[in-house]
Formats: sequence, C-alpha cells, structure tokens
Amino acid sequence: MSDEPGAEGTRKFHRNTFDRIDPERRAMILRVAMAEFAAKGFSATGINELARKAGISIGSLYSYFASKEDLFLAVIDIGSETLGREISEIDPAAGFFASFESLLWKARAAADRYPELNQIYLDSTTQGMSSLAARLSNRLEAVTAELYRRMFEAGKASGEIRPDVDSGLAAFCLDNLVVMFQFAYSGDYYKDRMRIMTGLSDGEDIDDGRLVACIVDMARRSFGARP
Amino acid sequence: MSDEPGAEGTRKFHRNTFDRIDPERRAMILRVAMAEFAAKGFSATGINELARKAGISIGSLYSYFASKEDLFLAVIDIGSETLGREISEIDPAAGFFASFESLLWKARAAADRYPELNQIYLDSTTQGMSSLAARLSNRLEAVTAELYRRMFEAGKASGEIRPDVDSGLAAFCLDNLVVMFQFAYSGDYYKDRMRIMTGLSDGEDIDDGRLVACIVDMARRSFGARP
Amino acid sequence: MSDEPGAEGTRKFHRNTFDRIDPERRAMILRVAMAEFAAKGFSATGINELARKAGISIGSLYSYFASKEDLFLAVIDIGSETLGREISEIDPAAGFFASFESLLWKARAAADRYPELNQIYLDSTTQGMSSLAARLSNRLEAVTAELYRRMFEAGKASGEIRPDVDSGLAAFCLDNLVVMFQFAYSGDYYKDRMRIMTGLSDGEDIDDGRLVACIVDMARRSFGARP
Amino acid sequence: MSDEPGAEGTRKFHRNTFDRIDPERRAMILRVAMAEFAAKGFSATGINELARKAGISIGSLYSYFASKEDLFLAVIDIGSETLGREISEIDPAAGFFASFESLLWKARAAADRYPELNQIYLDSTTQGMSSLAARLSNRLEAVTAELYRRMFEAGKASGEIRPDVDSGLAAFCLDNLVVMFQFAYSGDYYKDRMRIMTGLSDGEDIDDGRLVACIVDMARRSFGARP
DNA sequence: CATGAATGAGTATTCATTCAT
DNA sequence: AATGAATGAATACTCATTCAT
Repeated sequence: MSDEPGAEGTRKFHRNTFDRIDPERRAMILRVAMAEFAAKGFSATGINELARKAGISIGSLYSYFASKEDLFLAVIDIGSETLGREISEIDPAAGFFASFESLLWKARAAADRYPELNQIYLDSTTQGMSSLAARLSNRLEAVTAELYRRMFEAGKASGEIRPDVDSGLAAFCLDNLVVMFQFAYSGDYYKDRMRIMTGLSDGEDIDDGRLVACIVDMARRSFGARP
Repeated sequence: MSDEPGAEGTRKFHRNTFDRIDPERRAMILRVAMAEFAAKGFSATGINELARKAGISIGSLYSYFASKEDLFLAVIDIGSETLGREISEIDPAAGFFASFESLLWKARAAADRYPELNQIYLDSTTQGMSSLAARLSNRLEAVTAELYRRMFEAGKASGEIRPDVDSGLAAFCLDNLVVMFQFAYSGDYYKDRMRIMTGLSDGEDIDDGRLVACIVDMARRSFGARP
Repeated sequence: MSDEPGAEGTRKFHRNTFDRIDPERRAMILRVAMAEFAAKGFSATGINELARKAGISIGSLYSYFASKEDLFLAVIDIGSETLGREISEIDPAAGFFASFESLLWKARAAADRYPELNQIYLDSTTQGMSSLAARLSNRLEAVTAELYRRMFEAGKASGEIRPDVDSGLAAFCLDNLVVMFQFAYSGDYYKDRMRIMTGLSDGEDIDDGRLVACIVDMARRSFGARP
Repeated sequence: MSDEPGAEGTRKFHRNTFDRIDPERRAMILRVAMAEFAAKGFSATGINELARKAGISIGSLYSYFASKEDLFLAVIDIGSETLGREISEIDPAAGFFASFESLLWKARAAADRYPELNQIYLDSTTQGMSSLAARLSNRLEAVTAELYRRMFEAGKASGEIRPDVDSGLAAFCLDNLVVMFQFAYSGDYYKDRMRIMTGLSDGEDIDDGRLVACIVDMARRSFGARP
C-alpha cells in the first residue's frame, strides 16, 4: 500500500466544534443521521431534512461536519468503532466454539441494538462512495480478522481445532456465516431471504437458538478435532 | 400467500417499443444501465448521463422505459432471469456435493460475466427502493431455494446426506456461503474483505480452487453422512 | 398600415395535403384539435396526444400543418369563418331589434353547437400568441361590426332608432352584451359568474328567454325611438 | 352552498418565508409574476425565467411558493383582494347611477394601474387550471354582486330605479358592460376589438368620457324611473 | 456559536419537430 | 402519402452548501 497504514483510521470526520457541544445534541445528530442514511441510502438522504429531524439548523450541522460525505463517514466511523468494541470483549481464551457462539449472539444483539448500521455498511459498500467509506468499514473487519486469528491459534494449541485447517480460509467462511446471519435480522430483504431459504411458512418465526446451534454445529463439524 | 404467486414476475418494466428495437441497441442500453447503477447506486445514477453513455437520446430512453425506476427494475428483472436460468441448469440428480460445487463455480463465473449484478442486487436490497425491487430479487432466491430443496431430498434419498439434517437451515447456511463467495469476486469492498479475513499478503491472490474446495469440504463435513 | 389589409385573412394555415385527404379525416382532426385546445389552452395541449386522439400519426399531422401554431390558427380560422357565416344570415332589413334578438339567439345556439370555440377565442386573446391569432379573431369582429353598421343605418332610416344615437359606441356596448351572454353558456367560469351575478340559487337554472328579453329590452329602451 | 363560504379564501398560497422578506422584494416578485403570467399565460410562463427577471434565485422562489401553480394562485388571490378593496370603497347610498359611474371609473383606473390582472383573470378562466383558480376569481364577483344587490335595493327604495326591474338580470347585464369596458383598456386584442366595433379610424383614440357617459346612459334609460 | 435565507448547478421528465422507412 | 421512432432543448423542481446576521 502506498498510503500509510491506518492513515484513514486516524482521520477525523467531524470538526472540532462537534467535540465541544452538548453530548445529547451530539448523540441525537448521529442517531438521526444513522436512521436517515440507513433508510434511504447516502444519495437519497437530504441534509436539510436530516438537520430538521435532528432539531438543529443547517448552519450548525455544517459547522460540525464539512460535508454530507463527512457526516456519512463519521457515522460509519463511530459505528464501526462501537461494533469493534463489542467484538473486543470476546476472549479467545474461552475456547474456539464458545467464542464463535458468543460472536454470533453479539451479532444477533447488534442487529437489534443498531438496526441501521448494517444497512449503512451495505450502502458504504455498494455506492460510488469515495471508497474511503469502504476502507472505513474494512477497519472493522480487520478487528474481526484479528479475533479469528487468535481464536484459531488458541484452538489449535488447545487441540479444539484440527491442526490441518487453513485458518485464513476457515475464518473467511465462518465470518461469512456470521455476516449473513446478522443481515437476516437487519433489513426486510434479508429477512425475507431467510424465510424463503429456510422454507418458513407465513405464520412461523425463525428460532434464533436453533439457527445459532446449526451454525456452531457446522463450525464444529467442519473444523473441530474429533475427540 | 395472499398475492398471486409470480404476479410481479409477469409485470413488464419496459415499454413495447423496447422489444422492437435493434437487439444490439437493446443490449447496449441494458449493459450501460447495469454498469451505471452498479457503480453509483440508484439515486446517484443520472438518467441523462446514462443515455449519453449508451449512445442514445434521452427521449429514446424514455420511450423505452417510463421512468428511471422502471429502467432499474428492468435491469434487475433481466438479471435475475439470467441468473435463474444458469441455476436451473444444475441437476440435483448428479449428487448433492457435485451440485453444490457446480453452484459455487457458477457463482464464480457469474461474478466474472455479470460483475455488476451483485452490486445492483445489494442496492435493490438497501435503499428505500419501491420494495418491488426487493421482491424482484427475492424471485431469484425462490429459484435457489427450490434447487436446495431438491438437492437435499435427493441427497437424503441416496444416503449422501445425514437424515437428521434440517434441510431448511442447512440450505440457508450453505447459500450464505455461496452468496458471500460470489460477492468476494464482485465489488472492491468484498474483495478487500476476503483478503483481510484470509490474511492474504499484498502480492498474493486467492486460489479459487482451494476456496471452493474449502467450502465444499465444510458442506460435506457438516451435512454429509459418514461412510 | 404597412401590411396589405386582409393579408392574413387570405393566408392559409394548412398545407395543400390537408385539402386532398378524406373529409371525415379532416373533420376529425379539426374536431379533436378544437376540443384539446379548448380544454387545455394552446401551451398545455400536446401535439402527440392530439394526433393519437385524432387517430392519425404525428408525421401525418405535420404533413398537414407546419407547426402546432399553424394548427391552432387553422382551428381559429375555420371557427371564425363558421361563425361569420352564421352572422351573415342575419338580414338587417328585418328591423333593428328583430335582428339584434336574432343575433342573441344565434350566439346562444353557437354556444351549444361549438362549445369550445369561445374558449379558444379567449385563449387566442390571452396568450403571448403570435398576435396573429388575435388578428384572426378580429376578422370575425369586423363582420359583426359591419352587421351593426347596417343595422343602425336601417334602424335610423326606418325611425326605429333614435337619430342622435352614436352608432359606434352603441354597437360596441350592445355587442359586449352579446359576447358576455354567449360566454355565459360556454365555460364553467362564466356560467358560475352568471349564477352569482343574477343571484340564482343552487337548484335553479337561468331562463334563456327572460335573459334574452331583458337584453333586447335594454337595447330598445337605450336606443329605440319613442313611438 | 355545501362548501364553507370563504373556505378557499382563507387558504394561503405562499409559504411563511414570503411574509418575512423585504417588502420591495415581495412586491417585485409579484409584479414580475403578474407581468409574466399575463403576457404568456400560465403554461407558457417559465419559472426559471420569471425568477431571473425578478432578480432572485430559483431556490428562493421555491422557498416562497411551493409550486408554479401556487405562485399563480397567489397572484390571483392578491389581485382579487386588491380589486375587491377598490370596489368596497363604493357607497351605494350615493345613488344608483353615481355608484355605477364610479364603478366604471374604477374599472378604468384599475385597467391602467394593474393592466395585467385582467389578462390573468382571463387565463384563470380559460385553462384546465385547477378550477381553484376559477373559484378564486369568482370571489371577486361575489363582492361585485353584493354591491349591485345593495345598489338596486337603495335605488328602488329611493325611486331612482323602476320597481319592476329584475335586479339579478339587470346586475348581470350591467356588469357585463363594465367587464368588457375594462377589458377594452387591458389587452391589445380587446383594444382592437373596441376600435373595430366603434368604427374608430386609425389616428383617433377613444374618448373615455363619452364611452362612460354612453354606458351610464344605457343604464339610466334601461332601468331608471321616468321623472 | 447558531441560524436559516439564499443560491444555482443539477435532476427527471416532456414534447415539438424531423426523417428514414 | 403515411408512419412513428428518434431527438434534445427546455421545464419544474431539489438540495448541498454558503454566509450575513
């Protein structure tokens, strides 16, 4: 890479004024921004309406963020930091599959607590976005990747994981399961997709526990050592 | 279901004039539309620029499609039909894991042949989109779900698959792997994500064969019957 | 005036082809054009929709008329000619007030038979229209003015009309009554206006005979000689 | 009437921002809007050009009025209110014919002071217009009708007016004379029409006083009591 | 600091007119 | 002569951003 690694990780997307204002005001702005961007996507979200919904003036908003894009990036930035913190709570020493299951439940909880974040990530992924957005999101994945690395290391050391497993490919596949699992609790589209693929009939609802168990079971059978 | 199944499947998103024009012109328009929508998302794509890039006049474009949204829907519609046709070529009678591997390779090929389609699907998923878009995309998943159903049926009948496997949950998990695998070959974001998770160093490239093998192996260990 | 008098009176607004086609087709085009222009005004009327409603192709329409404006002018031209012919049927020799009453009834009948014509006249009057339109309409008024001139001449000669009446001013005032009387049977706005001014209650309808009688009576008292 | 009287009379056609701006700016916008709508009619008037002529930005214009139609309605609304105020100044107690003559002179003055208003009224009358426009204009006529009602009442009471006169029909006819009189000083078309009907030769100009006298004389002879 | 009025480039869409078939 | 697909300038309206108060 030609850029300094982590260069954008340290970039600030808000102006200094934003640090100084009332924390509630700050939280409100981010909350509204998150909701708006999630609901309509970056392009379709209007800064003026967003400011109105947040109860502040356009002028103020522009004194906190230099541009619409910066606000978007700030939301992603803060979001990925929040999720990153959650992930950091997982202790790989607790055992591979326990950690993995814990990751799944955290994903499940995040989908409820920050329902819009996934939508925004998808957006940052899709659009022509400055690509900075994508790189920002990737930061979160770096955290996750590091967790897997330590999980596999510990797992192989303790004999929980087969020694011949390619940790990289395995981590990629497992996280794919986690990501799609999380999506299934975020947007309508992925909710419907889950219903269709699992063959759920109209009244029924998915049983979270069974789904988590199924995924953990896949992980165990795929990469676990035979006793 | 209360709606007639396939009700929107039969809806036409283009005007009759579009059927009558030169196939090359038709293809060009769809190709450009696909590229533009994929690159910038629905909202950020401009109809006027799109028309210019496709080498036709704005007026013509509007004589083929009643609105920007209809053009978008048409692209999704045609895309999902194309992908659906590819998937239909898979014969579940060939054996569960052979079929699954075949599905993976088809996903891999589709990512190369229609690199933008995945981006557009993501978009149709994300935005406030008329929800019609999302339902259109779901049509493709109905096809896939049906394929899995028959694969599991045949797999259990032949003894390839453990009889106690929950076909619905298993199909959902397996397809999640397929979808994310496909994404990893589509957009930059997901490409980077794969590199990060698998721990690829800068020069290296992913080995498709090993990744496919890894996924199929997961499937086999997770759901295959022991010999 | 620098223009030859009547120069635009002899101008043709349609192309030669229009003379050669099937009279029914010709009539249909004019009928539809009249209805459309009357309903929406010149600017808001669309040539393409007009052609479709008339059951002919745009190409044909443009082979009959060089432009939208020419079609509009042709409609006015033909309309004013039609009305002019009706007016010419009145014979001033029948007596002033008999002629005047006859004019009123003709106006009344015209409002029923060509309900759109008045609307179009108003339009040709209002808009930035090439002013040619206005001059076209004025042609009709020249005919009317001439009728009044002969009516007053005969009226004064026969002693029906007071000799001291200023024929010009009188003609202007009387025709104003006729024109507004005719409007009152054409568009909704003027219908409502009549109801409001006459104090008609909701169920009631105006009694044409009484209104005509009232107007003729005004004329007689204003300009008639005492016996 | 089923609708609440004055329901649309209380509707506001401008946004609150319009009330707050510099009165000169406000007046300029209305003046230009009036001129443009009068000259070209509603459809043919372009908002962008109108804004430029008024010396304000398009964005500002749209922050004052939600749409082109609202601007049009605002112009009519304000115009009819202005004219209504003028008419209210007439005191029926001054005598029937004095009041009527006063009305004529007010019409004459209005034609000079607000030359475009009549054109706009004609427009609001003609087109497919939201019909709201027409109803707005009718408000003005309600005011006029009420004036006539009181004039006739007072006139009959004082013996100025023949007791057998049908006040409604008479008011309608008299106001028709007023309206056409006013028009004759507004647009080119009606100016020409007057010249043609009165038989004015090219150099001559109409003598306002004689015309007013002629009309008042008609009124007096038609409805006045013989001494 | 906060405000929100002002800006004007940009957007989707329409429609009079042309012209190849 | 008749067709109607093609054209693109023009239109009403939006919205990110600026800046005077």
